[in-house]
Amino acid sequence: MTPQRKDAARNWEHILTVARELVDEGTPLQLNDVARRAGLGVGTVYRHFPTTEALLETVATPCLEALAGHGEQALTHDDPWQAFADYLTRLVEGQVTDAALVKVAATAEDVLTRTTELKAQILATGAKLLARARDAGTVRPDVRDDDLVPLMCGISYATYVHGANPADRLPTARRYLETLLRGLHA
Amino acid sequence: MTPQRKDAARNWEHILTVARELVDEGTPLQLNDVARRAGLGVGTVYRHFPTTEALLETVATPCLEALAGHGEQALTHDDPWQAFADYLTRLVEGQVTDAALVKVAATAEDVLTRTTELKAQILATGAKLLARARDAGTVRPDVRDDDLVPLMCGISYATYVHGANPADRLPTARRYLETLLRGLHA
DNA sequence: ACACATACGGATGAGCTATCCGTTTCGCGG
DNA sequence: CCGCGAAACGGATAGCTCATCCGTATGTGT
Repeated sequence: MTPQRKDAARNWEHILTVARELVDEGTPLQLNDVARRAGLGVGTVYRHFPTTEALLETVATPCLEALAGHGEQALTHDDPWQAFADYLTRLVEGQVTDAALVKVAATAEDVLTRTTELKAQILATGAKLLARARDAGTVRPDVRDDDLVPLMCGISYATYVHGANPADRLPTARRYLETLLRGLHA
Repeated sequence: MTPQRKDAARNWEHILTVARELVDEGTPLQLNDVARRAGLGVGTVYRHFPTTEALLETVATPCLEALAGHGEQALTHDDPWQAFADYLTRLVEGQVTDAALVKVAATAEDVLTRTTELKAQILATGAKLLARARDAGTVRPDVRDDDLVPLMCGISYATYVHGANPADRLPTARRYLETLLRGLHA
C-alpha cells in the first residue's frame, strides 16, 4: 500500500514520523505544519494523506494494532473478570498515553478501512470478554457491548478535563477506571 | 452590564436568542452564522461578544445558574448519599441536554468572570455534598473534590460518543451515571 | 433641531485547508 | 551511460472561517 518509488516511500515515512512528533507534542496536527517541519511541499503531504484524518488514523494504526493484539492475549486468560478488567485498562492506558488514539476512537466515521477493521476487531474482542465475564456472573447483566468504547472514551476525557500535565494522567485514569470497574462488577 | 442604547440592548438579546437556537440545533456556533441569521453585521456580533467563547458562556449562564440553584436545594436534603447522587444526576442531565454546558464545563480558562464564579460555586457545593456523604461513610474515601466535574464531563462525553440521536441520550447518561455511582458508593 | 456619543455594517486581512498543474526526479530499457 | 516516460514534487492559488477596523448611520440629551 505504501508508494512504489523510493523517494515517495521515504517521504511517506518521514511525514508519518513528523506527524507522530507533533501529535506527541500535543499540537493539533495541521498538514501545513507537517509539510514545513518535514521540509516538504504541501502538495506532497496532501498527496500521501488526502486529509488530516487520514494522516491521524495512519499515525494511530500501530497503537490500534497493539491494542488488538492485547485483546487476543486477554482472551486466553483464565479469570473472566480479570481478563475483562485488564483489557479495559489497556484501552484506557492507550488513549491517555496517545492523543491520536483518543481522536480516532471518538470518531464514528473512519476514512481508512484499516482503521474500521481494527476498531471492529477491538470492539468484538471487548464484546467477547464482556460476554464471558457476564456468563461467569462477575459483571452486571445490563452492560451492553456498545457501552465499552464510549465508557473508555469517557474515562480518558475525564482524565483530560481533570487537567494535570500529561505525565500525571496515568494514575488519574487508573483511579477513574477502578471506580468504573467497581460499578460494573456484579 | 448589558449595553445602554436601546438598539444595542435589543441586538444583544437577539444575538443571544439566535445563538441559543444554533447551539440547540447542534451547530458549532460560528459568529458569522449568528450574524447572518440575526440579520446583523459581523462587526455588531463581535462587538457584543468578542469571541465565540464569550458568547457560548453567556448562552450557558442561565443553565449554570439553574445548576447552582439545584445545589443549594441539595444541601438541604437529609440523606447525604441521596443528596450527593441527586446533585450529580442534575449535573449530568444538564450537560447531556445542553451542548453549551458541556463545552463550558470542559474549559479550564473562562473568559467571563461570571462563569468562573458560577463554576466555583457549583464545584464548592459538590465538594460539600461529597464531604457530607464521605463523613456519613456512604462514599468511598479516595474520591476527591476535583474529580467530580471531570467525571460528569466524562459521562456526558461517553454518552455523546455512544451516539444515538440527542433524544435518546438521557437514558444512556442515566445508565452510565448509575454505574459510576455504584462505583463511588462505599 | 443639533451635536455628540454610541453602535452598526461590511470591506478587509490573516490563517488554514485543499487543489491543481508546471517542473523535477526516479528508474528502466537500450 | 543516456534518454525517456511515469511518478512524485512543490508551491501558487482558490475557498473558507475568524476577527478587526473604520467610515457611516442611528439614538439620545440639550
